[in-house]
Amino acid sequence: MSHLRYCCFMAVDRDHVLRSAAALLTRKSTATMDEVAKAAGISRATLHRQFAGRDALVRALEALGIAECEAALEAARPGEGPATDAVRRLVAEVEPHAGLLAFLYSENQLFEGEEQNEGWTRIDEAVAGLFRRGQASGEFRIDLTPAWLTEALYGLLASAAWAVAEGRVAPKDFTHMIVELLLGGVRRQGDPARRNAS
Amino acid sequence: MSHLRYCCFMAVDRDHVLRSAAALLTRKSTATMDEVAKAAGISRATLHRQFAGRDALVRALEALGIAECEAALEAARPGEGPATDAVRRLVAEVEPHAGLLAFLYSENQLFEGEEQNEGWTRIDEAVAGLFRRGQASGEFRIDLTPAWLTEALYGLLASAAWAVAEGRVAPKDFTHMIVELLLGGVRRQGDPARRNAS
DNA sequence: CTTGAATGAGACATGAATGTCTCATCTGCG
DNA sequence: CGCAGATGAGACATTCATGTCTCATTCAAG
Repeated sequence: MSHLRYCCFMAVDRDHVLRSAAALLTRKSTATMDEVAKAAGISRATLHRQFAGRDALVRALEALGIAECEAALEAARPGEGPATDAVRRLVAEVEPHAGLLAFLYSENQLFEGEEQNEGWTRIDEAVAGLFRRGQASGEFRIDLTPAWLTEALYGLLASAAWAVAEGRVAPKDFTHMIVELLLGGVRRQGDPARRNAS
Repeated sequence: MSHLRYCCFMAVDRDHVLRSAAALLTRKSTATMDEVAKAAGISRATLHRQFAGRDALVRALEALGIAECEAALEAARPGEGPATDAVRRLVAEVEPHAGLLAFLYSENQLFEGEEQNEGWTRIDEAVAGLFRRGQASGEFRIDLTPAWLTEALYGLLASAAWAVAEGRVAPKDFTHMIVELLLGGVRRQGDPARRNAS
């Protein structure tokens, strides 16, 4: 049946369009449907046939980002071993998708009143749970809330994706920069003599 | 002369409009000129008389943000005492303007090709210089570049301003959260037994 | 070859935000 | 009072992205 082939074809094509759009919107978040279509190598008409409108496209990108986040989360095995290592694995897994996530992160700011996709809520809770586990095991300090640590991780991911895109930092340092700063902070450790009064 | 009074009057009014716009755009970055005018308690016509257009308004807000950043930087005395304390002072000084800065931060992403205001460059260099000083004095680790630390600070400021605006974290913790995470990281310190192989 | 489906190109209408304009009103000052 | 400047309200044109539509073309299957 040509009908079956049709479905398969559409699926891969849709995925290709989605990834092209992600790559473009990562660089230019205000790109028009024309530009998105051109970047994907299709016409605007075809783009509209696959995604009802810009809104639908962004929603699909959001779903893609959520799926990639959840896949990264699963691959990182956040419940296994030291929380410190789990955080390292998580950032390493997320790194390839940081651009898209940065776009979605800033896009979320614009959603004003609307309630956010529940997928993010699940991811938030999983990440916060990882931090909470680290606190419970004594690996992590307990004076910073898991909610804040989760937000901070997102912010660092977005900042790093950004800084890399603008050429301010080297792409190869991505994971190391984020993980080291998040885990260890700026202060040099193992040198307690320098801690002045708070 | 009424002309003199005119100048003064315009100046304070302009400042009021600017601050209203900053407060509104901090919450809703896509607010229209109508909304900005309404928020400032003036008509759209008057708003247009003071700022040639939305672009001019954003530029003026950028100039305001730069001025506030430079004032904060000066007040923090980044060259005095331990770099650690200087970072604390800097974040504390910047805190009141974090909302505006977060707006400008995300707005900058949209500027695509245009070169950014040189004011930001100066501020970037001053902040990076502070981190560099901390590295030189041995307070800060040297495996993270000053450029990245600067970006990370901006990202954490924006994330925190955001998280506070959405009610995910308490406003009173703002400075503490950022400073502690940036300086000390998530990992609990003074407990070297837990450092596994990298 | 013929047919059907998908596509590309482009016209067209729509809606939103912007920028410009005019005019009535208000206010302070001479 | 009379005037000048500033303001508010609103009409108006413009621009731009979007969404919808039609039509010719291409391509693969029968």
